[in-house]
Amino acid sequence: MAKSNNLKYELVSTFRRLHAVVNRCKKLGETALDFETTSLSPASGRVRLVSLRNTKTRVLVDFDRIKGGFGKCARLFEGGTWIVFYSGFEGRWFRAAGADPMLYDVGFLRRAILGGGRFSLANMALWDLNIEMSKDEQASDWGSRLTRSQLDYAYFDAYVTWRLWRGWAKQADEGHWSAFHMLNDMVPAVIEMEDAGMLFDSEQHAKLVKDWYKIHRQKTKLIRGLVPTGEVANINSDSQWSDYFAARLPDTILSGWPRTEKTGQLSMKVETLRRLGAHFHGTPMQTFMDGLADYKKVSKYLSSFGESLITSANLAHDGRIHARYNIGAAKTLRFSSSGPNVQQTPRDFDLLGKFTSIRKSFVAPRGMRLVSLDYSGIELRVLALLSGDEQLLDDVVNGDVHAEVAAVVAGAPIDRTTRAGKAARQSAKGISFGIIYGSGAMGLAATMRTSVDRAQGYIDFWQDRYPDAFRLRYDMMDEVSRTRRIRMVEGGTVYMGKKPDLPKCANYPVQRAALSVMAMAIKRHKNSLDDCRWAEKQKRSRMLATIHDALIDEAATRDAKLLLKIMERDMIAGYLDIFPGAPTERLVEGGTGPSWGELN
DNA sequence: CGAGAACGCGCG
DNA sequence: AAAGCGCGCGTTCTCG
Repeated sequence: MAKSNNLKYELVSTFRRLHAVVNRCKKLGETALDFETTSLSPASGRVRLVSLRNTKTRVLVDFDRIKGGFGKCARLFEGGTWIVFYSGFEGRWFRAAGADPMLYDVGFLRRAILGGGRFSLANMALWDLNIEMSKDEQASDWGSRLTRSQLDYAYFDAYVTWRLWRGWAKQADEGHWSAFHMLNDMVPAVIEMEDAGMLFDSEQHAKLVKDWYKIHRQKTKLIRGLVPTGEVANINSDSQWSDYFAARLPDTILSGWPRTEKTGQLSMKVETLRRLGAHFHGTPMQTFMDGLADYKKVSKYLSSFGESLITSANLAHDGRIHARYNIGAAKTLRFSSSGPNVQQTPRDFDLLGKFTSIRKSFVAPRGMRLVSLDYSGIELRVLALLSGDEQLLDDVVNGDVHAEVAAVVAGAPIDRTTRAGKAARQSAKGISFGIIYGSGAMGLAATMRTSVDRAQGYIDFWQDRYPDAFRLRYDMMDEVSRTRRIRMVEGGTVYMGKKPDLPKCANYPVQRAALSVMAMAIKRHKNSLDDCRWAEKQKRSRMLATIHDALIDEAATRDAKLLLKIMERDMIAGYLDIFPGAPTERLVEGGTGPSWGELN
């Protein structure tokens, strides 16, 4: 790329000049800002360079040449509004230096307008400005004498950030700004959660893992007793198992065996293995297919939730698992979690007759408790509110949607106390989820393992009882046809491409509304905790995690019950922020306890 | 050898 | 035209 005048900048190396520049930025309004640091964390490094860019400012500051460095200057930035990419990074450095300036994350503006995503500054530069950013200097040494190329590189980030901000701000309307602030305002809470992490009981967990290895060995032995490596070389290879079964089983079985989408192999899902294995009832083939299913199950837990979690905890030196919570990562702006993804931590389950709880390994420290609440049935509730469906709202708040639907499926009212009644209700949940996910009769029939006719009957009933809720999807389809976007409850939009897609049109507004409710709750709850701590009460209370419709905190044991009430208040208030005047009965449920697996 | 596709599966 | 949503991550396997 050709060097242009855009890339000329002033190198600032005195406090006096910095002071003047920052003051002018504050007067002008928003200014793009970017750090180059000597390490990734304030605990082990320092801020070397700050680049600044707005309509009138083109500056690169070298803090190694200013007495006291960044630490002495950080508070100068308070009172301004600074545009950054991934504000969690700059925010931590400012906070470590005792400063708390207003940071706006340009990525959030893009997400508010198009609908989520995870991307780097280089991605945005390429997609939105058609600029290729080199990464050559990214990992270079920012601690010693800097080359011209390093200085240019450092300034270029602020230049790109500024252009991106200008571009997106130009097309943002009032609703987009509301979605932007919804995301931006969650940053302090997310920093708190990521820095806190969750204490992990590695000793306790190691016992679980040991049990899993034992089962793993047993099942390997069983499988290898029947199928030696000469026939299937890799026991973990689904495609090799597919070949194995395809060569040995009769067409009557193979014709009914589901195939994978891209390659057409026999699908090796655990559920499929068990279902088809039942066709060989009482034979060695069933023993074998069940054994393979067991093997796959325990392999999953070993590879995803075994030693890797222990390693995560040990890696962090405080024995805690520090997951990341990626704000607005999903198209609907839901969070994602990574490194590890604690949002996918298994619920308690039965492993070959043995009760197993991975969540019990996530514990509160001595003298403390975990505090957690979740919004119950939030998606059906917000669907009712978004669509103004009085019947659905009444059933969700005062009745039992799943029981109503189950009664139709059964042809008579169900008894929730019997095993059959519970199963019927559980199955009916699938119908309502199908509706929320925009399923047609085909998809619902496949999921529920019933006929298309029956599935259509369920959908018809649902539409008949909840007509307004059912119509929402078609209103959204219309909107997409006209605008290629869906306007979400808090004002943001999701770009839907050229073709309206029914399942997405049915689901996105619901998923987004649930996120918006949680976003309000998270912001309120962080403020509540800051207030508590400021008042020297609940000094040890912290936010730890958000699992989509749930929050987890940690508090001293004597504070736990009070914190639970505060959390409840904040979550209800967050819901009312999005749906003023909506009914709040039975909105949240949860409790406190010594671990994530034991909350009462 | 590394990157990416495909598949499967954990969660809400 | 295609039709249950959204994620992250582990493993295998192919491709260059």
